Amino acid sequence: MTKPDKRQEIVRAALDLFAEQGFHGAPMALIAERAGVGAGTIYRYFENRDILIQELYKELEAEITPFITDGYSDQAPFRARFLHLGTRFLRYCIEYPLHFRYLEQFHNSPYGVAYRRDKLLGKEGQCNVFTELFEQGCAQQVVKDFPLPMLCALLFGPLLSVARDHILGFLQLDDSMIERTIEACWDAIKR
Amino acid sequence: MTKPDKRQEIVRAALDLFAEQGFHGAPMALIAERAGVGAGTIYRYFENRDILIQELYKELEAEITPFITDGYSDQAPFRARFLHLGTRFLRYCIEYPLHFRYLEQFHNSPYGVAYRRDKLLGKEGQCNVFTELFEQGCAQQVVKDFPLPMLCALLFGPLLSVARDHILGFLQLDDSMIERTIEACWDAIKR
DNA sequence: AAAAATGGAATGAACATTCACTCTATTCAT
DNA sequence: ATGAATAGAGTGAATGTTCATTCCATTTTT
Repeated sequence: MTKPDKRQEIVRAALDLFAEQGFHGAPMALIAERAGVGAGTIYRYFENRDILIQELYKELEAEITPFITDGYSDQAPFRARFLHLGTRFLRYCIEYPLHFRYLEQFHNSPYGVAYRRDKLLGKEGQCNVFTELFEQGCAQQVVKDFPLPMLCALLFGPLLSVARDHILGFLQLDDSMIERTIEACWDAIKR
Repeated sequence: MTKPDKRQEIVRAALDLFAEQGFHGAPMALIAERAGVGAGTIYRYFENRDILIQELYKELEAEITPFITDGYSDQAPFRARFLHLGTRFLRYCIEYPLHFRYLEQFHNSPYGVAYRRDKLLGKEGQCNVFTELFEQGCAQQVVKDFPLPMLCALLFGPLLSVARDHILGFLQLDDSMIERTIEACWDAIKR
């Protein structure tokens, strides 16, 4: 119960602190304290701060795809699939606000840009459920004739913004509102 | 020619560095060097780093509204006004990439959240061209029945995302693409 | 009793901010 | 008009603080 136990605590503490305070409100000493661990112990599990930050990102990324594709059938009609993925994505953001906030931090940092660039070049892995979906949509001519990043912007732009507002309390997202949000995004991308 | 000269240089250097490197890649010493000024001099014009960051934001904010409302008539039909403002906004982002990157930095930082909260409470100033526009749209029932933050999300979400992609080179925004982008946002909000 | 893991004090680097001093130009006295 | 005095902008080395990271004495596991 020791090996993964401490690592787990460190990851949890780091996630909490980074999400709540941002990367710069979370010194290693604080993470250690929050994890109930000595400062040096972190370095047994993570080579340095940057690597901790990146590992954390990878863990969250690995977690999100299963959540989103739960109950997803790639045989369903395009619109249904779009609504499904969009809804699940937004739900993930508001059900795991700490994860969401962490992901946002990451994306808006130098790490995120570098990461994104790598992704677009060697286009492997990623949220390729969406990539796949949009490419099919283009092929079937059910979505507007836009490059992929544009389609992503039209979906994720609003969703991230709305999730942020919900978490900060500027907006109340209930089931019905979530549904209407995704429908509005659909209006934006449908041909 | 001395008084505003140095201040101007400091502001310019800070904008460049913050936009290019993020708040954390820009120590005061570097800003001073880039401005051709002694490190202490910055403190003659700005009480401290935080205040420099905030003043810079205010300057940019003051600059954007005139740019956006250039050629704008609040008598025009709703759709035309929406397209006008959306287009101008996006143009601003891509014509002044440094300003845009700075504004993004700011919004994604603790400063930004605090600022936003203040704005929503004592709702004065802000991009209230948009606030006004959306409120009229609701009243005239030409836009979907959504709270204001949702309408903002459906417009600014995609625009910011797309501007970012353009600046980072992930996407090429020419005149026609800009127009089509705003039209897609219109599809999202129109009733 | 090794070996591995842990804690946390110690270290050193990076930085924001300060302050004693310099330099310039404006005012004042002659 | 000339030189002395003053004000205050400008400077950057020195200071103090905040961290990430290291190191090793101690504890735990094998």
